[in-house]
Amino acid sequence: MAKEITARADDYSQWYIDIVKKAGLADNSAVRGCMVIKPHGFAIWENMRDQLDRMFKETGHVNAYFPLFIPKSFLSKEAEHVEGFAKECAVVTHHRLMNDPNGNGVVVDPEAKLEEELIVRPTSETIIWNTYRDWINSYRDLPLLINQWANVVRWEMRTRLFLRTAEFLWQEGHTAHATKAEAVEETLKILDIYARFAEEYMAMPVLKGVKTINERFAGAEDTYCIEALMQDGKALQAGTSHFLGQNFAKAFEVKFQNENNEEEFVWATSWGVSTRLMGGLVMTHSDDDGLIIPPKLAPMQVVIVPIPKPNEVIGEVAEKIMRALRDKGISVQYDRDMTKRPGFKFAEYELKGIPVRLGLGQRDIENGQVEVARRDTKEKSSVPLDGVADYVEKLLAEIQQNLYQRAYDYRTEHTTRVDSFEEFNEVLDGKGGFVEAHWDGTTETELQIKELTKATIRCIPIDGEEEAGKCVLSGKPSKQRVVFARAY
RNA sequence: CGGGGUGUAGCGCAGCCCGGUUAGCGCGCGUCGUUCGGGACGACGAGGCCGGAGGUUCGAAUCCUCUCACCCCGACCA
Repeated sequence: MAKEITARADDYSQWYIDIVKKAGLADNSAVRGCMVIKPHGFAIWENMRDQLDRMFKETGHVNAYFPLFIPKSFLSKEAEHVEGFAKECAVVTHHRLMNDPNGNGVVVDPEAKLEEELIVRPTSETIIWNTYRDWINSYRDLPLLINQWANVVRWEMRTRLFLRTAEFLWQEGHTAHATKAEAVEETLKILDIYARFAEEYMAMPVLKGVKTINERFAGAEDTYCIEALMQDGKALQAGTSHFLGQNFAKAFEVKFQNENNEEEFVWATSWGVSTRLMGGLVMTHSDDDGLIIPPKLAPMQVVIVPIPKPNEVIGEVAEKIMRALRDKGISVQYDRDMTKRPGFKFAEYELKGIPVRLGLGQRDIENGQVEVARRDTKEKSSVPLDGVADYVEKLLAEIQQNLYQRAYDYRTEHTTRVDSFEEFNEVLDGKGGFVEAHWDGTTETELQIKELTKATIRCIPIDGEEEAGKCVLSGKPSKQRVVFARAY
């Protein structure tokens, strides 16, 4: 075996790193905390991006681009916002280098100090709202529904490929509305898009919920989220959508005139998902043999491996199959590599997560068949060459569905209702996963539970039923269960 | 940012305690041949300023100091 992957059961963290590196998704870089996203990983991200972008546009959003740098003074205009991000900002202080007078390469030119220091954006609310002030005058300018695809920098102490990097790629939507109701509606509409994207494309079931005061975005009135459950029983916040109230409008004096010629502050939302989703994708589906990519996001959905190696006869049949598949919009490649043996290729494509592999040899051609292997279950079957495109099309859909079902079943098995603190601990230390428990609604209790168990409130489920109960820690009355978990 | 660990060929490691000629092994890589339906085999070969910078010494992968990166555990976070 050329590329050993640590088994999940032995060391889950190492398994994750092995998958990311050996499947060619990303690598560490020369810069601390920053990663290189490699072609295979970037191709998956591009597919995610394209789908989300389409969904945003279908709901009336447009893309724009705002600067990477934010004047330091902007960040401090919204008190909670600056407090949330101040600890992890990269700051630009100078604009020029010079030759070191002592001959040690180049040094920062002390003469080139910036009048006002610039922050590398950790998020763009401030620069965007500073701009919106000029764009919004009348209710006729609203709503303003803008998204940007960008990189941001948050100077993290501890980083993990995709899950938490100092620089990451994301989209951030920033919308402005005339009424509170409309802004809240927008926040929830985006949450639905995120949930639909996660479930339909990533095959990753998610819980929709609201964050507690303690967990919400710095500067938001309410933070909604989608939460996913990874195979090791830990939760992953996969996307957030914030109702920002009038906080940024007030901080940046963004007002509009309503139909009655009265001045009002606008209502805001912001929302984002990042390359962190790549980490979620890996940890939702992959196994000890490598990556598993849901067909709807796979850069290559089908690969044809000639057995034992490419030749003219196999090549002709492969071409026919490829035409038939491409007619159906299925992406397919024929492996023309002469130097590697079939067994090696099989392992390699499994490692990379290609959903379907077709094995095509002399024997198959004589029998008018092709061997079809699916990555999710590793099952193989021979199917007639005639109907192979239809078969593969159905199979891809089935794989997509199966991956979702598998993840959904895992989550169901790892979601536990508990009514005592003993049970709470037992579940967390045992099978892990989501724990549904009553909570008295105070930050104090929430922090105490975190201190005692390392579990946080992932969300207060949006569609949760009302149910009278007692807080799992304090015993005080509670009206609804919330979802706890240890999280990434 | 605290505590622990690891840096030696593309990857995985040995050597380090107890300094001493050309620094080893497995996988991978190159050439040739035989192979080829689940990570082939043989022969030959290429590849290292031993993470970096200082220091100790006649001599440093090995000892000392500093630094950087990564991993694990905490605190912080998408």
